[in-house]
Formats: sequence, structure tokens, C-alpha cells
Amino acid sequence: MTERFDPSAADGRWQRVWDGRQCFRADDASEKPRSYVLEMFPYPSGRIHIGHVRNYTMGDVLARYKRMRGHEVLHPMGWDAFGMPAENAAMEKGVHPGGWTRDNIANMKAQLKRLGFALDWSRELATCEPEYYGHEQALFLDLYEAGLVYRKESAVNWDPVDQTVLANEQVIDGRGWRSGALVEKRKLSQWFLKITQFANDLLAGLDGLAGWPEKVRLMQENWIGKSQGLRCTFRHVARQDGIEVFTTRPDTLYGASFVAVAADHPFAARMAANAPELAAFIAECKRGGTTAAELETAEKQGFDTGITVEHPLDPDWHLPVYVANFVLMEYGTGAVFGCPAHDQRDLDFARKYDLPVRRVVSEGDETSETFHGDEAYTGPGRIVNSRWMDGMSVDEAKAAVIARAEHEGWGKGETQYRLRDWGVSRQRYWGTPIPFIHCESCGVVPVPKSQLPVVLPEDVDFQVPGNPLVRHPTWKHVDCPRCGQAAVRETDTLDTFVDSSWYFLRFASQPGDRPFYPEAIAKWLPVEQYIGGIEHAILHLLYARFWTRALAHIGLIDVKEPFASLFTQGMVTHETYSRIDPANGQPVYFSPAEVSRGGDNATLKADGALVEIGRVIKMSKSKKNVVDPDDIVDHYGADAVRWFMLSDSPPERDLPWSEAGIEGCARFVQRLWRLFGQFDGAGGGEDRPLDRKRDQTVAAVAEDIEALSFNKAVARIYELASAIEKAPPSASRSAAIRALLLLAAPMMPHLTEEAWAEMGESGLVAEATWPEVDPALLVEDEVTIAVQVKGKLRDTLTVAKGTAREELEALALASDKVQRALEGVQVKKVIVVPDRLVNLVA
RNA sequence: GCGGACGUGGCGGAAUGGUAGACGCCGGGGACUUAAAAUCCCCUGAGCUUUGCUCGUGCGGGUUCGAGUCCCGCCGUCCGCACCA
Repeated sequence: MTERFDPSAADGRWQRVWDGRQCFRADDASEKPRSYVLEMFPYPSGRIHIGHVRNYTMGDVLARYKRMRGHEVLHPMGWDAFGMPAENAAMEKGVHPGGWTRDNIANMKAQLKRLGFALDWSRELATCEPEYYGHEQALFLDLYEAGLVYRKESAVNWDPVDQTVLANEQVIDGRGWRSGALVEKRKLSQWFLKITQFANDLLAGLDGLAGWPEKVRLMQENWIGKSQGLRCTFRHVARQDGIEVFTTRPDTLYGASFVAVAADHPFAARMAANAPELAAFIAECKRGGTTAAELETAEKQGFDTGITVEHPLDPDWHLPVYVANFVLMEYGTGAVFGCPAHDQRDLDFARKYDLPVRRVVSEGDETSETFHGDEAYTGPGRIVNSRWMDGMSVDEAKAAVIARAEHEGWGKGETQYRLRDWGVSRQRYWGTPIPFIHCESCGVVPVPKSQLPVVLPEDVDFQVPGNPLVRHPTWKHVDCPRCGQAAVRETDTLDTFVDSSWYFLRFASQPGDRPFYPEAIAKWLPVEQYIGGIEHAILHLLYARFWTRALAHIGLIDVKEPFASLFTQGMVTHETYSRIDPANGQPVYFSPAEVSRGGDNATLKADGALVEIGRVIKMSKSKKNVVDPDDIVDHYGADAVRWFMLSDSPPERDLPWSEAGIEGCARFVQRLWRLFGQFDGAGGGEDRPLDRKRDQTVAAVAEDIEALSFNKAVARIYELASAIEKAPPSASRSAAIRALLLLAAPMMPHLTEEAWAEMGESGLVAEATWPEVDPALLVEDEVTIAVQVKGKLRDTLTVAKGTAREELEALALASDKVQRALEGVQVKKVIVVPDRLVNLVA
């Protein structure tokens, strides 16, 4: 064996061997138990980020481990390849989005290959290829058939310079993030997916997702935002119609003192027609910002329309109707009744406009009708000042009012959701064309499936802002499939979140004539373990759950939940290095490569003077605290990098990158190499304690990997390595070395493959099985007993496992240290936990 | 405002209610070497009157023979949602 392991030669060699033997190709026909391990596929931005490396290393360890345990493993990789950065590159650099994207994919694939991930590249897919998005178009048409796709006028953020719709996240302080232009609200006809039809189902399904983090389930629950209450009508005093409101507090109906509608409520518009002042107020409301800070400080404002409505429980009781800036048109009915005593917003409003504030829920003895103070009471209590409801609990009163409303016909119990339907139209080129045709006589006509895919034209130009599909000379002009007249294609493309809502289904099978084979999905789905960033907790993960349910709903598949277990991993962080620029007082940042890091300080290589070491934060280009995966793989080899990604920090937490840390990992790679070199198949002699340590470690590491506690598995491997190093030569020692190699194999596949071959073992580690353990060895035959006096540790005893209570007590009392601690005081009580401890209470 | 997570050495972090600090990093000392690198060994929570003792898991209480762990109340940090009626 060579003195040192040389990753620069070995890594590539083994990667080619795995490729050549197609080690990681999933066999659909296999009889073995199946495991589908999936990491969120990357957007091909150009370079792999260290965060990707952490994500894929975790999945890779699990996939390789599962394979060693005899599973048929599906571990695929693909590219979330549509999106705006490609169009931005086209505008800035004059390259075609397709060429730019495909080049990036090639580069990133090469980067991933260098890390030795056990991926089934035969199933690679890119969402920007017609072979993928054509099937997406077919599925979209299926959902349209089933009534889950519709068109509606909707207000969007419109950037007048770039001539495109912007997502909310792309509007910064009311301006387009790219153009800087003031964003306008525009009404456009948009395509929607009816996710709200599944609101309750998506909510209920969360309960069954035991393998998901509680945090993510809660976030989705809050996002769906179910609330139950009453929808009822307040009739206009002078007219036949009325204003519908939704409330979760029908129990407080007798505390009502006004009705308020949103500024964009139809009633407000009708009133404004003859009231210029109201029209001005409405315009003011619409102009108001929507950022969190603005809403926090915005004062409650209203405009009295002069109209009054009847209280539904008492026609003689009249309430004023306001147009108010705090009522949202998007939620409920766009109108509320105000009960100031028991709702903070209503109270703020009532105090400002001097409206009655009537107590109807009593928190204790206070039952007077006059409510004082500026803090609404929203807790539980007894209903007061509410005629027939007096004395009821809040819940009783809610039910009673709903029952009465339904009986008398002025309202009914209703469930509202915060979740809105999913608007999927994007006025962009680089996305899946929405497969519809607009015909003057036939209206909106779906593209016949036989004409799919609707392929994006290649010859587009980005010199002019806006969607190039709109101004392409020929692409959009087609004959109507229904009547044959000249018609135009839909030029909007689908939100890229649609692409990522079903890619995990396509990995299971990739037929050319349909999106997937249901049998393949039945075999592989759900994904056993999905791993990705917490930033997808809501959007991607909710959309994927919805899409899966929708496909199940129309009978295409038989799976409802796509991801049985979800793991959200932490970020990779790094210190920052900076100096204050004396010219402007601003910090100038330096990259880790420009800096020499000592024990407590860091110096700039260029001038040898100190730089400031800043906080450990998320890697970002602006702070220059980034490391490039290629550079570190060049320098330390793939296995050291993989080992670092798994060490120290628990995988759900942030991992601080450090030079010292990666160097420690590279040292350990060499240390293992030397240890593997001491394997001696011919050696004799038994070492029971080492056998025991070996099997205990094998069992514990398996448990840790299955729980994704890689940091603990790493610590145990260090321990076993140390134990073997200290042990004298024996057959047990060689057996332990062999077991250690197999334990480390999922994490350091190149090193272990090279050592396996050197040790004269047959086959590949990639195809080896996980070591068996002898259950008898997992049980200790000696235990250390803690001896406490009044709960404080005074001595320890080493005894045979299973030593009797009486004997333990006697041994404890015989201890000098214990006698000294007792100071002659009589022992009153003795607690003995067999094989654990003795506690003497004096 | 609502919801959630977290708080343990110089640092990342271990610890089914039962010996706090496993394992790694940093640091210190030593061996080998002409020297360095590499490697190996030892030490490394704080304090003290150092065979040992005291203190110690954000702060204050409580439950328990025994609390980092359970309960109550604070403080701090981070994350998500947010005028959702």
C-alpha cells in the first residue's frame, strides 16, 4: 500500500469504475425492498454551491447505506431548468437562454460527478426539454378537463419597463427589482390551478406526515389557514339587498357597532360613483403600501358612507357602513362587522371614530356594558349584554347563533381558508408554454394532445423588453383546432413551480408517449426520504403535495402524498474577513482564499496585516465568504469534503465552514488509509473487547444514519478508529478494520473502494453488504455503577452486569470515599438502579 | 401581534430523568528529525487550602433520592406568518 492516499488519482478512477458497471442504476424489475431517496433538484445557475454539496452528500450517504442493506435504491438527479436567470443572462450577455442553461447543466453535472455521488444518471432530466415539458402540458390539459384549471381576471404586479409580471418577492419598495420602475397593479387574464379545492385535504393530510418536521407541518397549516365561522347578511335599511360578512366570532354579534367593507369592494365602488370624496379615499387606500412595516404603522382609517344596515338579530337596530383601509377584499367576503370590545382592530377604529364599544364577553365579574381601555378582550368567558345568549360560553354562543341564522335564513356556518388559488401564468419566454389557443369564434381552445408538445421557438430576440413569444413573427399564429380559422397561441408560460411539482414522478419511469407509467409510480412512490432546504417549506412542498393529489383525484396515479419523510438541512456558513475602507468608512470584504487564518486572527496574504474576522453567516457573494466546491475538491479530495459536510453540526443546523475543519477531515482520511493498510487477513488471536466495540459501533452507526444523525455516526467512527489503533494485532483487529471500512464506505466511497481493492477483497465496496452484528456482543458483560451520596457522585464501581441490588448496596457502603462523604451519618434510604447507580440518602 | 425553534467549555457539538462536556476543531507540553512537514503520546470547563473539594448546562422558582433533560415564570437569539375578521 502506498504511504498516502491520493484522491486526485483515485477519485476519478473509481468514479469511472462505478459508471462503467452502472452500479447505481435502479432496476425497476427488482424483487428487493425499494428505497427512493431524493434531494431537491438544483436550478442550473452555473456552479454548484457548497450548500448543494451538503444536501447531496446527506442523500448519498443514505442511498449508499440503503443499498448496502439490500435495498433496490432509486437515487436520481435532474435540473429545474426553466426560470428567469436564463432570460436575464440573455438580456445582459446576448446568449440564448437554452444554450446558457444547457452549458450550465454540463458544468454542474461535471462538478457533481467529481464528488462521487451514487446517482442513477440514466434517469437524468431537465425541465426545459420538450421531452419533459410536453408531458407537463398534457397533464395540464388533463387537469383542465377535470375542472382544476381555469382563467380569471386578476390583479398582478406589472413592471412597465420590462413589460412583465413580477412575483411579490420581486417587488422591492414598490419598484421592479431589475428595472427600478414603479410597479403598477394591472388586471390581466391569468391561468389558475384550483388548489383551494384541496385545501381541507391538504390540511388533513399533514397529520399523516409523521416523517415531516413539525415546523414545516405547522407552516403549511398556517399557510392554508382554516377558520370556521358564520357568513351572514346585514340588510340595507332602505333597500332589498345587503352586505355579506364573514366572522369567526358570531358570539359577539350583539357587540356590533359598525359594518366595514374593503376599498375595492363592489359596494364601495357603487357608493363612490356619486361621492368624489369617497372616491378619493378609496384611491388613497389602494395607493397604500403593502409591506409589513407599513401595515404595522398604518392608522386605521375609514369613510362613513352614510348608508345604514339592519342588525340581523334585531331589524330595529341600525349600524353605519364604512369603507375601511384595514378590510381585505381577498379574504372572506371583503366585508366585516365590527365588534370593538373584542377585536383590537375594531377597537382602534371605534375609538378613532367615536363608535360604541359594548362588552358582550365577560372575563370575570365585570359585566357592565361599557368597555374601557384600548385593549380588546379576545379571551374566553361568559356572554353578557346579549339578550337570549346571556350566560352561554363563547363556544355555545357561536353554535347557537349559527343554528339560528341557518334556521331563519340570514346566514350559514362556513369554513374559510387563507389559501388562494395558484396563479400560474407568467409573461416570460423561458418556461413551459401553456397549451391553449385563443380563437375569435371558439374562445379558449385546448391544444389537442396529438399536437403536443407545444415547443418553444428557438429564434427569439431579447433586445426589446417584454415576452418575446408575443412579438415572434410566426410562432403564435396557428389555426384553431376546432374551427380551422386563424387563431393565436397563448403566449404565457407556466410558473416554474409547476415543473417541480411532478418531476419526482417522472424519475420513476420516462416513457416517450405519456408522462409516466402508473405501475412504476406504484412501485417507487412515495419518496422514502426527501432532503432539501427549509426555504421550500411552503411553496414547492405544498404545490407538489397538491399536484400529486390532483393527479390522484383524476385517477392517473394512486399516491396522495409524494414524500413520506422530509428532511430540511441547514446552510453552510463561513466567517467574513473585512477591513474598513478609510475613504468612505465602508467595509471591504476579502475571500477566504485571500486570507491566512491563524489561531485567533487572520491576515491578508497580500500585505501580511490583520483583517477583521466577522460573524459566521450564510455564504454570499457580496460578503465574499464563499468557497467553491471545485477548489476544495481539488485541494482535499472528494472524501474529505464529504466527511466535513457530515461532521460536527447536526444536519438540520447550520454548518460553519472552516479551513481548520476541512484540514482535520483530510488528516482523518489519511489516518484511515494507514489503518486500512494494517489489515492482515492471516493474523490470529481474539480480542473480545474490540469485537464488542466493533459490533456496537456497527449497530449504532446504522441507527444514526437511519435517523440522519450523521454527526453522531461520524463521532462513533472516530471512536472505533481510535480503539483499533490502540489494540494489539489480532484476528479481531483485522475484522474490526474491515468493518470500519464498510461503515465509512457510504461517507468516503473513494478511499474505501481503493483500500478494499488493496486489501484483496473481491468486488466493489459500492456493491458490498453492511456488516452483520452478533447480538450477543451488543450486550455489555461489565458495567460501571455510579455511587452517589444524596445525589452527588462520590465513587464508581465496576461490576458484572446483572449484579444483585443487595450486593451493589453492600459494595457501595464498603467504599472509602462513600464512608467519608457520609461522615458517619445514618443512611435512611437507598435507591438502586440495577446496572446504573446506587444513591445513598442520609 | 400570532405561531415555532433554540440557549451546554475558546469554537462545532454529545448526553433513554441516573458518572455533564462523547467526538472533532483551536490551544499547550513532549517524542521522532540536523531542521521542517507528516506522524505519535500527554494535557486542555472554572476555582481552591489539589490523596481531594467546591462551583458549573441563559436567569429565578418548583417536582424528584437524583434535573442539561420534566413543570411554572422571566431574559435573550433566530425563523415563519402577519390588518385573515
